[in-house]
Amino acid sequence: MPDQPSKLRTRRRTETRRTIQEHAVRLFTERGYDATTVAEVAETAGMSPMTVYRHFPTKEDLVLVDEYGALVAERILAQPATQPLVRRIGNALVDSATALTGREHGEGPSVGEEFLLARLRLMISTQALRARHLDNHYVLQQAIVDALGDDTTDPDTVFRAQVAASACLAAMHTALVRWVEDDGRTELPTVIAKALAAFGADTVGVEGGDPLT
Amino acid sequence: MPDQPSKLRTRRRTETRRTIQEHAVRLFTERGYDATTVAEVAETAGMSPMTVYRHFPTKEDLVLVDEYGALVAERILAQPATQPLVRRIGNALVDSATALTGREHGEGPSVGEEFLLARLRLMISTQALRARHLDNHYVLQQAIVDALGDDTTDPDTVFRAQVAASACLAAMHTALVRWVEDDGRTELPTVIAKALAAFGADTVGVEGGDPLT
DNA sequence: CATTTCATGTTAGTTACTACCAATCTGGTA
DNA sequence: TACCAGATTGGTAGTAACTAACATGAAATG
Repeated sequence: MPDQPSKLRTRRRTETRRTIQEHAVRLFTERGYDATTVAEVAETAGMSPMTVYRHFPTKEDLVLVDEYGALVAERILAQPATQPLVRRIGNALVDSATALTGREHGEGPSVGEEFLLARLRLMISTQALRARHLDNHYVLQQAIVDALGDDTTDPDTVFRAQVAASACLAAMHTALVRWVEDDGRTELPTVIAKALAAFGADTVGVEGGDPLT
Repeated sequence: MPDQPSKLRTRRRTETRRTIQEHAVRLFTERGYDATTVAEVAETAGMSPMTVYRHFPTKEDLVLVDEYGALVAERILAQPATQPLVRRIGNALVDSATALTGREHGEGPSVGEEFLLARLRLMISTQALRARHLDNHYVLQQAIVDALGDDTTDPDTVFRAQVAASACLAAMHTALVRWVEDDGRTELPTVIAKALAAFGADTVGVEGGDPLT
Protein backbone atom coordinates (compact mmCIF):
# COMPACT_ATOMS: atom_id res chain seq x y z
CA MET A 1 0.00 0.00 0.00
CA PRO A 2 1.84 3.07 -1.25
CA ASP A 3 1.41 6.09 0.97
CA GLN A 4 2.22 8.34 -1.94
CA PRO A 5 0.30 6.66 -4.75
CA SER A 6 2.94 7.34 -7.38
CA LYS A 7 3.64 10.92 -8.33
CA LEU A 8 2.64 10.49 -11.94
CA ARG A 9 -0.86 9.33 -11.19
CA THR A 10 -1.63 12.09 -8.72
CA ARG A 11 -0.14 14.63 -11.08
CA ARG A 12 -2.39 13.55 -13.93
CA ARG A 13 -5.28 13.50 -11.52
CA THR A 14 -4.90 17.10 -10.43
CA GLU A 15 -4.14 17.97 -14.03
CA THR A 16 -7.44 16.68 -15.34
CA ARG A 17 -9.18 18.30 -12.40
CA ARG A 18 -7.79 21.64 -13.45
CA THR A 19 -8.64 21.03 -17.07
CA ILE A 20 -12.24 20.21 -16.26
CA GLN A 21 -12.63 23.16 -13.95
CA GLU A 22 -11.16 25.67 -16.36
CA HIS A 23 -13.38 24.52 -19.20
CA ALA A 24 -16.37 24.53 -16.87
CA VAL A 25 -15.84 28.06 -15.56
CA ARG A 26 -15.22 29.32 -19.07
CA LEU A 27 -18.39 27.75 -20.44
CA PHE A 28 -20.46 28.88 -17.47
CA THR A 29 -19.20 32.42 -17.90
CA GLU A 30 -19.89 32.43 -21.62
CA ARG A 31 -23.29 30.71 -21.75
CA GLY A 32 -24.49 30.96 -18.18
CA TYR A 33 -24.41 28.31 -15.47
CA ASP A 34 -27.95 27.02 -15.82
CA ALA A 35 -27.81 27.01 -19.60
CA THR A 36 -24.74 24.78 -19.62
CA THR A 37 -25.06 21.05 -19.07
CA VAL A 38 -22.48 18.84 -17.43
CA ALA A 39 -22.45 16.80 -20.63
CA GLU A 40 -21.35 19.86 -22.57
CA VAL A 41 -18.57 20.53 -20.07
CA ALA A 42 -17.44 16.93 -20.39
CA GLU A 43 -17.45 17.08 -24.17
CA THR A 44 -15.50 20.34 -24.21
CA ALA A 45 -12.95 18.87 -21.84
CA GLY A 46 -12.76 15.80 -24.06
CA MET A 47 -14.09 13.13 -21.75
CA SER A 48 -17.24 11.33 -20.70
CA PRO A 49 -19.75 12.86 -18.26
CA MET A 50 -19.00 10.07 -15.79
CA THR A 51 -15.40 11.18 -15.53
CA VAL A 52 -16.48 14.68 -14.66
CA TYR A 53 -18.73 13.32 -11.94
CA ARG A 54 -15.86 11.25 -10.61
CA HIS A 55 -13.76 14.35 -10.05
CA PHE A 56 -16.53 16.71 -8.99
CA PRO A 57 -19.44 15.18 -7.10
CA THR A 58 -21.87 17.88 -8.17
CA LYS A 59 -22.14 20.47 -10.91
CA GLU A 60 -21.80 23.17 -8.27
CA ASP A 61 -18.45 21.83 -7.14
CA LEU A 62 -17.07 22.70 -10.57
CA VAL A 63 -17.03 26.30 -9.36
CA LEU A 64 -16.90 25.99 -5.60
CA VAL A 65 -13.48 24.77 -4.59
CA ASP A 66 -12.60 25.83 -1.11
CA GLU A 67 -8.98 26.83 -0.82
CA TYR A 68 -9.92 29.18 1.94
CA GLY A 69 -11.16 27.03 4.79
CA ALA A 70 -7.88 25.36 5.69
CA LEU A 71 -6.00 28.67 5.60
CA VAL A 72 -8.39 30.38 7.95
CA ALA A 73 -8.49 27.59 10.51
CA GLU A 74 -4.71 27.49 10.50
CA ARG A 75 -4.39 31.24 11.03
CA ILE A 76 -6.93 31.31 13.83
CA LEU A 77 -4.49 29.29 15.87
CA ALA A 78 -1.78 31.87 15.21
CA GLN A 79 -3.80 34.63 16.88
CA PRO A 80 -3.08 35.45 20.54
CA ALA A 81 -6.00 34.33 22.68
CA THR A 82 -5.90 37.55 24.67
CA GLN A 83 -7.50 39.57 21.89
CA PRO A 84 -11.29 39.89 21.69
CA LEU A 85 -13.04 37.28 19.56
CA VAL A 86 -13.91 39.33 16.51
CA ARG A 87 -10.37 40.65 16.32
CA ARG A 88 -8.85 37.17 16.42
CA ILE A 89 -11.20 35.99 13.73
CA GLY A 90 -10.94 39.18 11.71
CA ASN A 91 -7.17 39.10 11.66
CA ALA A 92 -7.21 35.50 10.55
CA LEU A 93 -9.57 36.35 7.70
CA VAL A 94 -7.45 39.26 6.52
CA ASP A 95 -4.24 37.24 6.74
CA SER A 96 -5.78 34.38 4.81
CA ALA A 97 -6.93 36.73 2.09
CA THR A 98 -3.42 38.13 1.88
CA ALA A 99 -1.99 34.65 1.53
CA LEU A 100 -4.58 33.75 -1.08
CA THR A 101 -4.21 36.77 -3.34
CA GLY A 102 -0.62 37.66 -2.66
CA ARG A 103 0.41 40.35 -5.09
CA GLU A 104 3.09 42.98 -5.16
CA HIS A 105 2.05 46.51 -4.42
CA GLY A 106 0.79 48.43 -7.38
CA GLU A 107 0.01 45.40 -9.51
CA GLY A 108 -3.38 44.52 -10.89
CA PRO A 109 -5.09 41.16 -10.48
CA SER A 110 -2.81 38.24 -11.29
CA VAL A 111 -3.74 35.30 -13.49
CA GLY A 112 -4.84 33.22 -10.54
CA GLU A 113 -6.83 36.13 -9.23
CA GLU A 114 -8.65 36.52 -12.53
CA PHE A 115 -9.76 32.91 -12.23
CA LEU A 116 -10.85 33.54 -8.65
CA LEU A 117 -12.76 36.59 -9.79
CA ALA A 118 -14.48 34.65 -12.55
CA ARG A 119 -15.54 32.00 -10.07
CA LEU A 120 -16.77 34.55 -7.56
CA ARG A 121 -18.76 36.33 -10.24
CA LEU A 122 -20.54 33.08 -10.95
CA MET A 123 -21.03 32.35 -7.25
CA ILE A 124 -22.64 35.72 -6.68
CA SER A 125 -24.86 35.88 -9.72
CA THR A 126 -26.08 32.28 -9.79
CA GLN A 127 -28.65 31.24 -7.21
CA ALA A 128 -27.61 27.64 -6.79
CA LEU A 129 -23.93 28.54 -6.47
CA ARG A 130 -24.56 31.43 -4.12
CA ALA A 131 -26.63 29.20 -1.86
CA ARG A 132 -24.01 26.49 -1.67
CA HIS A 133 -21.27 29.04 -1.15
CA LEU A 134 -23.07 30.52 1.82
CA ASP A 135 -23.60 27.03 3.17
CA ASN A 136 -19.86 26.48 2.97
CA HIS A 137 -19.47 29.48 5.25
CA TYR A 138 -21.69 27.61 7.63
CA VAL A 139 -19.24 24.74 7.97
CA LEU A 140 -16.28 27.12 7.95
CA GLN A 141 -17.90 28.78 10.95
CA GLN A 142 -17.77 25.51 12.83
CA ALA A 143 -14.12 25.08 11.91
CA ILE A 144 -13.32 28.53 13.25
CA VAL A 145 -15.12 27.88 16.52
CA ASP A 146 -13.18 24.65 16.92
CA ALA A 147 -9.90 26.35 16.11
CA LEU A 148 -10.56 29.05 18.67
CA GLY A 149 -10.40 26.28 21.21
CA ASP A 150 -12.17 28.21 23.92
CA ASP A 151 -13.93 26.43 26.74
CA THR A 152 -16.32 24.09 24.96
CA THR A 153 -18.12 23.00 28.12
CA ASP A 154 -19.82 26.34 28.67
CA PRO A 155 -22.64 26.62 26.13
CA ASP A 156 -22.66 30.40 26.44
CA THR A 157 -19.00 30.68 25.49
CA VAL A 158 -19.55 28.46 22.49
CA PHE A 159 -22.58 30.49 21.51
CA ARG A 160 -20.63 33.74 21.62
CA ALA A 161 -17.89 32.22 19.50
CA GLN A 162 -20.44 31.03 16.97
CA VAL A 163 -22.05 34.44 16.79
CA ALA A 164 -18.70 36.16 16.36
CA ALA A 165 -17.61 33.72 13.67
CA SER A 166 -20.83 33.90 11.68
CA ALA A 167 -20.92 37.70 11.87
CA CYS A 168 -17.31 38.02 10.73
CA LEU A 169 -17.86 35.61 7.86
CA ALA A 170 -20.94 37.52 6.79
CA ALA A 171 -18.98 40.75 6.80
CA MET A 172 -16.24 39.09 4.79
CA HIS A 173 -18.75 37.84 2.27
CA THR A 174 -20.08 41.33 1.82
CA ALA A 175 -16.50 42.44 1.29
CA LEU A 176 -16.05 39.73 -1.34
CA VAL A 177 -19.09 40.95 -3.21
CA ARG A 178 -17.76 44.48 -3.20
CA TRP A 179 -14.34 43.29 -4.32
CA VAL A 180 -15.91 41.53 -7.28
CA GLU A 181 -18.06 44.51 -8.18
CA ASP A 182 -14.85 46.50 -8.27
CA ASP A 183 -13.30 43.84 -10.55
CA GLY A 184 -10.56 43.26 -8.00
CA ARG A 185 -8.95 46.64 -8.44
CA THR A 186 -8.69 47.23 -4.71
CA GLU A 187 -6.68 44.66 -2.82
CA LEU A 188 -8.88 42.07 -1.20
CA PRO A 189 -7.41 42.19 2.32
CA THR A 190 -8.01 45.94 2.38
CA VAL A 191 -11.67 45.53 1.51
CA ILE A 192 -12.14 42.82 4.12
CA ALA A 193 -10.45 44.93 6.77
CA LYS A 194 -12.70 47.80 5.85
CA ALA A 195 -15.78 45.65 6.21
CA LEU A 196 -14.71 44.37 9.62
CA ALA A 197 -13.85 47.87 10.76
CA ALA A 198 -17.20 49.16 9.53
CA PHE A 199 -19.22 46.69 11.49
CA GLY A 200 -16.95 47.04 14.47
CA ALA A 201 -17.14 50.82 14.51
CA ASP A 202 -20.87 50.82 14.04
CA THR A 203 -21.31 48.40 16.86
CA VAL A 204 -19.32 50.63 19.17
CA GLY A 205 -21.38 53.62 18.26
CA VAL A 206 -19.47 56.77 17.39
CA GLU A 207 -16.56 56.73 19.80
CA GLY A 208 -13.63 56.81 17.40
CA GLY A 209 -13.45 54.45 14.47
CA ASP A 210 -10.81 51.83 13.84
CA PRO A 211 -7.58 53.25 12.35
CA LEU A 212 -7.81 50.53 9.67
CA THR A 213 -10.30 52.65 7.79
CA MET B 1 -63.04 40.78 -14.20
CA PRO B 2 -63.15 40.46 -10.44
CA ASP B 3 -60.26 42.12 -8.66
CA GLN B 4 -60.70 39.82 -5.71
CA PRO B 5 -61.11 36.48 -7.47
CA SER B 6 -63.91 35.30 -5.18
CA LYS B 7 -63.07 34.66 -1.57
CA LEU B 8 -63.95 31.00 -1.80
CA ARG B 9 -61.41 30.29 -4.49
CA THR B 10 -58.53 31.95 -2.68
CA ARG B 11 -59.56 30.24 0.53
CA ARG B 12 -59.41 26.81 -1.07
CA ARG B 13 -56.14 27.75 -2.64
CA THR B 14 -54.43 28.62 0.63
CA GLU B 15 -56.14 25.60 2.15
CA THR B 16 -54.58 23.14 -0.26
CA ARG B 17 -51.28 24.94 0.15
CA ARG B 18 -51.42 24.32 3.86
CA THR B 19 -52.46 20.72 3.36
CA ILE B 20 -49.58 20.03 1.03
CA GLN B 21 -47.07 21.75 3.27
CA GLU B 22 -48.17 19.97 6.41
CA HIS B 23 -48.01 16.56 4.78
CA ALA B 24 -44.64 17.45 3.29
CA VAL B 25 -43.06 18.59 6.53
CA ARG B 26 -44.42 15.55 8.33
CA LEU B 27 -43.08 13.13 5.74
CA PHE B 28 -39.72 14.89 5.56
CA THR B 29 -39.41 14.73 9.33
CA GLU B 30 -40.36 11.07 9.47
CA ARG B 31 -38.37 9.70 6.54
CA GLY B 32 -35.86 12.44 5.87
CA TYR B 33 -35.95 15.13 3.20
CA ASP B 34 -33.77 13.45 0.61
CA ALA B 35 -35.41 10.08 1.08
CA THR B 36 -38.86 11.49 0.36
CA THR B 37 -39.94 12.16 -3.22
CA VAL B 38 -42.32 14.86 -4.32
CA ALA B 39 -44.50 12.13 -5.79
CA GLU B 40 -44.88 10.61 -2.33
CA VAL B 41 -45.84 13.95 -0.86
CA ALA B 42 -48.42 14.39 -3.59
CA GLU B 43 -49.88 10.95 -3.03
CA THR B 44 -50.08 11.46 0.73
CA ALA B 45 -51.81 14.79 0.20
CA GLY B 46 -54.20 13.07 -2.23
CA MET B 47 -53.32 14.82 -5.45
CA SER B 48 -51.10 14.60 -8.50
CA PRO B 49 -47.44 15.66 -8.47
CA MET B 50 -48.30 18.36 -10.98
CA THR B 51 -50.61 20.06 -8.52
CA VAL B 52 -47.87 20.14 -5.90
CA TYR B 53 -45.53 21.80 -8.37
CA ARG B 54 -48.22 24.34 -9.20
CA HIS B 55 -48.36 25.46 -5.59
CA PHE B 56 -44.66 25.14 -4.75
CA PRO B 57 -42.17 25.78 -7.54
CA THR B 58 -39.47 23.61 -5.97
CA LYS B 59 -39.27 20.83 -3.43
CA GLU B 60 -37.34 23.15 -1.16
CA ASP B 61 -40.16 25.65 -1.10
CA LEU B 62 -42.29 23.03 0.64
CA VAL B 63 -40.30 23.86 3.78
CA LEU B 64 -39.01 27.36 3.13
CA VAL B 65 -41.89 29.80 3.35
CA ASP B 66 -40.73 33.21 4.30
CA GLU B 67 -43.09 34.91 6.69
CA TYR B 68 -40.19 36.83 8.10
CA GLY B 69 -38.91 39.08 5.31
CA ALA B 70 -41.90 41.38 5.07
CA LEU B 71 -42.06 41.81 8.85
CA VAL B 72 -38.43 42.81 9.15
CA ALA B 73 -38.47 45.32 6.30
CA GLU B 74 -41.56 46.90 7.79
CA ARG B 75 -40.04 47.20 11.23
CA ILE B 76 -36.82 48.69 9.96
CA LEU B 77 -38.79 51.72 8.91
CA ALA B 78 -40.17 52.03 12.44
CA GLN B 79 -36.69 52.48 13.90
CA PRO B 80 -35.43 56.02 14.55
CA ALA B 81 -32.64 56.83 12.12
CA THR B 82 -30.58 58.41 14.86
CA GLN B 83 -29.56 55.06 16.32
CA PRO B 84 -26.45 53.29 15.05
CA LEU B 85 -27.00 50.85 12.20
CA VAL B 86 -26.70 47.56 14.02
CA ARG B 87 -29.10 48.75 16.69
CA ARG B 88 -31.74 49.75 14.17
CA ILE B 89 -31.42 46.43 12.43
CA GLY B 90 -31.13 44.45 15.64
CA ASN B 91 -34.25 45.99 17.12
CA ALA B 92 -36.17 45.25 13.96
CA LEU B 93 -35.07 41.63 14.07
CA VAL B 94 -36.06 41.19 17.71
CA ASP B 95 -39.41 42.90 17.18
CA SER B 96 -40.16 40.74 14.17
CA ALA B 97 -39.36 37.60 16.12
CA THR B 98 -41.70 38.77 18.86
CA ALA B 99 -44.46 39.31 16.34
CA LEU B 100 -43.83 35.94 14.74
CA THR B 101 -43.79 33.80 17.86
CA GLY B 102 -46.05 35.86 20.09
CA ARG B 103 -46.74 33.83 23.20
CA GLU B 104 -47.85 34.65 26.69
CA HIS B 105 -45.19 34.61 29.37
CA GLY B 106 -44.56 31.23 30.91
CA GLU B 107 -46.08 29.23 28.09
CA GLY B 108 -44.25 26.68 26.03
CA PRO B 109 -44.15 26.59 22.24
CA SER B 110 -47.56 27.03 20.64
CA VAL B 111 -48.95 24.89 17.83
CA GLY B 112 -47.75 27.28 15.18
CA GLU B 113 -44.37 27.42 16.84
CA GLU B 114 -44.08 23.64 16.81
CA PHE B 115 -44.58 23.74 13.06
CA LEU B 116 -41.98 26.48 12.77
CA LEU B 117 -39.60 24.42 14.87
CA ALA B 118 -40.14 21.36 12.71
CA ARG B 119 -39.41 23.39 9.59
CA LEU B 120 -36.31 24.94 11.12
CA ARG B 121 -35.03 21.56 12.21
CA LEU B 122 -35.25 20.44 8.60
CA MET B 123 -33.66 23.64 7.34
CA ILE B 124 -30.70 23.23 9.65
CA SER B 125 -30.06 19.54 9.21
CA THR B 126 -30.62 19.26 5.46
CA GLN B 127 -27.91 20.63 3.20
CA ALA B 128 -30.11 21.73 0.33
CA LEU B 129 -32.58 23.47 2.62
CA ARG B 130 -29.91 25.10 4.72
CA ALA B 131 -28.24 26.49 1.60
CA ARG B 132 -31.43 27.96 0.21
CA HIS B 133 -32.36 29.35 3.59
CA LEU B 134 -29.05 31.18 3.87
CA ASP B 135 -29.53 32.46 0.36
CA ASN B 136 -32.88 33.90 1.41
CA HIS B 137 -30.99 35.85 4.05
CA TYR B 138 -28.98 37.23 1.21
CA VAL B 139 -32.03 38.81 -0.43
CA LEU B 140 -33.42 39.84 2.94
CA GLN B 141 -30.18 41.71 3.45
CA GLN B 142 -30.87 43.75 0.35
CA ALA B 143 -34.38 44.48 1.56
CA ILE B 144 -33.03 45.73 4.87
CA VAL B 145 -30.49 48.00 3.19
CA ASP B 146 -33.25 49.45 1.03
CA ALA B 147 -35.54 49.94 4.00
CA LEU B 148 -32.81 51.75 5.90
CA GLY B 149 -33.07 54.36 3.19
CA ASP B 150 -29.70 55.90 3.88
CA ASP B 151 -27.86 57.85 1.26
CA THR B 152 -27.64 55.44 -1.65
CA THR B 153 -25.33 57.64 -3.71
CA ASP B 154 -22.34 57.16 -1.46
CA PRO B 155 -20.95 53.66 -2.07
CA ASP B 156 -19.25 53.63 1.30
CA THR B 157 -22.49 54.27 3.17
CA VAL B 158 -24.19 51.50 1.24
CA PHE B 159 -21.29 49.20 1.95
CA ARG B 160 -21.47 49.85 5.68
CA ALA B 161 -25.21 49.20 5.65
CA GLN B 162 -24.67 45.93 3.80
CA VAL B 163 -22.02 44.82 6.24
CA ALA B 164 -24.20 45.68 9.22
CA ALA B 165 -27.21 43.90 7.75
CA SER B 166 -25.35 40.75 6.81
CA ALA B 167 -23.62 40.57 10.18
CA CYS B 168 -26.87 41.02 12.07
CA LEU B 169 -28.61 38.39 9.98
CA ALA B 170 -25.76 35.97 10.55
CA ALA B 171 -25.99 36.55 14.29
CA MET B 172 -29.74 35.99 14.11
CA HIS B 173 -29.26 32.78 12.22
CA THR B 174 -26.91 31.52 14.89
CA ALA B 175 -29.58 32.44 17.42
CA LEU B 176 -32.14 30.47 15.43
CA VAL B 177 -29.93 27.41 15.49
CA ARG B 178 -29.53 27.69 19.21
CA TRP B 179 -33.25 28.19 19.67
CA VAL B 180 -33.94 25.01 17.76
CA GLU B 181 -31.31 23.05 19.66
CA ASP B 182 -33.11 24.15 22.81
CA ASP B 183 -36.42 22.94 21.29
CA GLY B 184 -37.83 26.42 21.60
CA ARG B 185 -37.92 26.42 25.40
CA THR B 186 -36.35 29.86 25.62
CA GLU B 187 -38.28 32.61 23.91
CA LEU B 188 -36.90 33.37 20.48
CA PRO B 189 -36.60 37.17 20.83
CA THR B 190 -34.52 36.66 23.97
CA VAL B 191 -32.09 34.40 22.18
CA ILE B 192 -31.77 36.79 19.26
CA ALA B 193 -31.16 39.73 21.58
CA LYS B 194 -28.52 37.72 23.35
CA ALA B 195 -26.76 36.95 20.09
CA LEU B 196 -26.79 40.57 19.00
CA ALA B 197 -25.55 41.71 22.38
CA ALA B 198 -22.80 39.10 22.32
CA PHE B 199 -21.39 40.24 19.03
CA GLY B 200 -21.90 43.86 19.95
CA ALA B 201 -20.18 43.53 23.31
CA ASP B 202 -17.31 41.56 21.86
CA THR B 203 -16.78 44.14 19.19
CA VAL B 204 -16.63 46.93 21.74
CA GLY B 205 -14.04 45.06 23.71
CA VAL B 206 -14.48 45.03 27.47
CA GLU B 207 -15.79 48.49 28.26
CA GLY B 208 -19.11 47.57 29.87
CA GLY B 209 -21.35 45.06 28.12
CA ASP B 210 -24.86 45.66 26.90
CA PRO B 211 -27.52 45.48 29.66
CA LEU B 212 -29.48 43.05 27.47
CA THR B 213 -27.25 40.22 28.57
C1' DC C 1 5.95 -11.10 -16.81
C1' DA C 2 1.88 -11.50 -13.73
C1' DT C 3 -1.11 -9.22 -10.73
C1' DT C 4 -3.31 -5.79 -8.65
C1' DT C 5 -4.96 -1.19 -8.59
C1' DC C 6 -6.80 2.77 -10.58
C1' DA C 7 -8.91 5.91 -14.15
C1' DT C 8 -12.25 5.84 -17.54
C1' DG C 9 -16.29 4.43 -20.37
C1' DT C 10 -21.05 2.39 -21.09
C1' DT C 11 -25.54 1.49 -19.88
C1' DA C 12 -29.67 1.77 -17.37
C1' DG C 13 -32.21 3.81 -13.81
C1' DT C 14 -34.15 7.46 -10.38
C1' DT C 15 -35.83 12.04 -9.50
C1' DA C 16 -36.62 16.98 -9.75
C1' DC C 17 -38.68 19.84 -12.80
C1' DT C 18 -40.94 21.85 -17.44
C1' DA C 19 -44.00 22.29 -21.50
C1' DC C 20 -48.12 21.24 -23.52
C1' DC C 21 -52.73 19.81 -24.00
C1' DA C 22 -57.18 17.95 -22.24
C1' DA C 23 -60.73 17.62 -18.69
C1' DT C 24 -63.13 19.49 -14.91
C1' DC C 25 -64.87 22.63 -11.81
C1' DT C 26 -66.44 27.46 -10.05
C1' DG C 27 -68.61 32.05 -10.11
C1' DG C 28 -71.26 34.86 -12.12
C1' DT C 29 -74.56 36.01 -16.14
C1' DA C 30 -78.40 35.85 -19.73
C1' DT D 1 -82.00 27.03 -15.46
C1' DA D 2 -78.59 27.01 -18.93
C1' DC D 3 -74.16 28.73 -20.11
C1' DC D 4 -69.72 30.92 -20.51
C1' DA D 5 -64.96 32.49 -18.99
C1' DG D 6 -61.44 31.67 -16.13
C1' DA D 7 -59.19 28.96 -12.86
C1' DT D 8 -57.69 24.32 -11.01
C1' DT D 9 -56.28 19.92 -11.92
C1' DG D 10 -54.52 15.77 -14.43
C1' DG D 11 -51.76 13.15 -17.99
C1' DT D 12 -47.96 12.62 -21.13
C1' DA D 13 -43.58 13.37 -22.67
C1' DG D 14 -39.18 15.32 -22.23
C1' DT D 15 -34.69 17.34 -20.08
C1' DA D 16 -30.93 17.10 -16.96
C1' DA D 17 -28.57 16.08 -12.67
C1' DC D 18 -27.13 12.54 -10.56
C1' DT D 19 -26.24 6.99 -9.03
C1' DA D 20 -25.15 2.02 -9.40
C1' DA D 21 -23.12 -1.83 -11.73
C1' DC D 22 -20.13 -3.76 -14.77
C1' DA D 23 -16.36 -3.86 -18.34
C1' DT D 24 -11.87 -2.28 -20.14
C1' DG D 25 -7.48 -0.37 -20.66
C1' DA D 26 -3.33 1.65 -18.48
C1' DA D 27 -0.22 1.96 -14.77
C1' DA D 28 2.27 0.45 -10.55
C1' DT D 29 4.05 -3.41 -7.82
C1' DG D 30 6.06 -7.82 -7.07
